[in-house]
Amino acid sequence: MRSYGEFCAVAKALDAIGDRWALLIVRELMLVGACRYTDLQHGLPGVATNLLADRLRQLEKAGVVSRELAPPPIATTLFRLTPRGQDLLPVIRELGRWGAPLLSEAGGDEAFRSYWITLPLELYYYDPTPEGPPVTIEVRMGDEPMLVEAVDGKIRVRRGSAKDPDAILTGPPWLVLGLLSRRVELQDALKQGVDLQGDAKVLNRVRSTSVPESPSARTAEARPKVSRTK
Amino acid sequence: MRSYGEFCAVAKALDAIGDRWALLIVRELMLVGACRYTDLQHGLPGVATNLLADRLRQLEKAGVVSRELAPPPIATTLFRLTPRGQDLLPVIRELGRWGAPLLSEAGGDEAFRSYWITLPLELYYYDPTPEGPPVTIEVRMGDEPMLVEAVDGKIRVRRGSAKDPDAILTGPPWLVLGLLSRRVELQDALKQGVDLQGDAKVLNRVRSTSVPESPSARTAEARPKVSRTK
DNA sequence: CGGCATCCACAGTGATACTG
DNA sequence: CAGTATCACTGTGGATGCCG
Repeated sequence: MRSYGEFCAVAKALDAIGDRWALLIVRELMLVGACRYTDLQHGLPGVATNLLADRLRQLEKAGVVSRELAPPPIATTLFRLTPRGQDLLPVIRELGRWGAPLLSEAGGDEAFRSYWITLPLELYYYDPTPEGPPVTIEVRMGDEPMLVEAVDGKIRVRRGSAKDPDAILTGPPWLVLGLLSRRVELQDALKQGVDLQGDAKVLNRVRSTSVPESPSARTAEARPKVSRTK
Repeated sequence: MRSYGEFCAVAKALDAIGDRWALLIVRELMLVGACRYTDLQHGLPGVATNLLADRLRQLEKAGVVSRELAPPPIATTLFRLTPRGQDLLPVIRELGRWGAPLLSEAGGDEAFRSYWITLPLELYYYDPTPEGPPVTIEVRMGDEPMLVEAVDGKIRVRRGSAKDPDAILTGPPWLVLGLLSRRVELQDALKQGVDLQGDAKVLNRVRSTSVPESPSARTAEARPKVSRTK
């Protein structure tokens, strides 16, 4: 992409990572860690292969992504974030926080990967009962089961399934997310197609730090501005 | 732009404000407040007028920008951020924080507006001597003078010039910024074309909360990750 | 199979000119 | 002042092919 040619930190950042797909590539590498090319293609449904190759080169030149040739047993190229790339976590976090209210509607035909819920759960959620025993919830939203654990006040998310989870939550992503964020009541969720097996009380071990409202539910009151005494 | 079609908060956010120029329009409205169309053009050097019109419509539809027809004495259309648009402040802040190290080099032919320094100064800087008397520094970097005030522990920035500032700082943007962030020593700055009149000690009233390093100066040590027990 | 490069149709971009 | 209109150009997305 053409540079904005502005001497401004925001413009410079956008020069580096403002291209289409660039920040989503960063998201993937943040969530999955080291990735093969095809792993990235799987996590970025719809990306054209030439574009992915282009962006990876670009991000490499910008010092955000590094490329390494894995040793013999794997024998493939691995892409991973550099430290400078890891520094993009706050950007991803705030973008995700701002975008979260846009997920309140069904999402029907949109692409979804179960591990994407790692982002909101680990960034904005916590366990309000840190003194309680660790609990494990298996979440099934389609492509692969995920394990959500509440332990020591934190929420951890892993891929895989447990042999004996405290609860199993099955349903479409938007309902599961709505339930965990308490935008949707349990009864309503059950009516709309969520299935919950096991102990329903463990859901109380998952709390959001910032309850995202629907974007239209915002009032027009005055809010803090950066500047300008106008 | 085409939607990414992903059920992911980051992707949804980028669907709304990931287009070229969109976030820079938000930056302008955050810094300047209500803007006329031509004010935006002035603050976004190089934007094509049809693109600006397109983006404003888009941002309006996304609930980020509102358009109002100012009453008779002004009789023009004013654009301003909605509350939902103001919520983008953390995104702008983190993008700017990440991009700040990219400003360490000269910047020569790049466009610059003096009021852009409001962003870093008010977001990442503070007055380390809140009990001290208020001080005012007039900063001249080209197009218009700015007033930087340290008072009550905070840095405030306004347009305009003072009749009796404690100091006057004149020079190219990258050197002035380097000086204020302490990436550049006063002596070096003076040698490279900065002029400082008045009391040099007032510069100690401006401190950065996060000292941005040069991006290449980063080590390759391990850093916190979002996730993945790998 | 993994990691691209090439080709093509088309949507988005940028410069300029023009208008109510 | 706040755009719209036009047009050359570039970036994007989809398909396919290549090569170790």
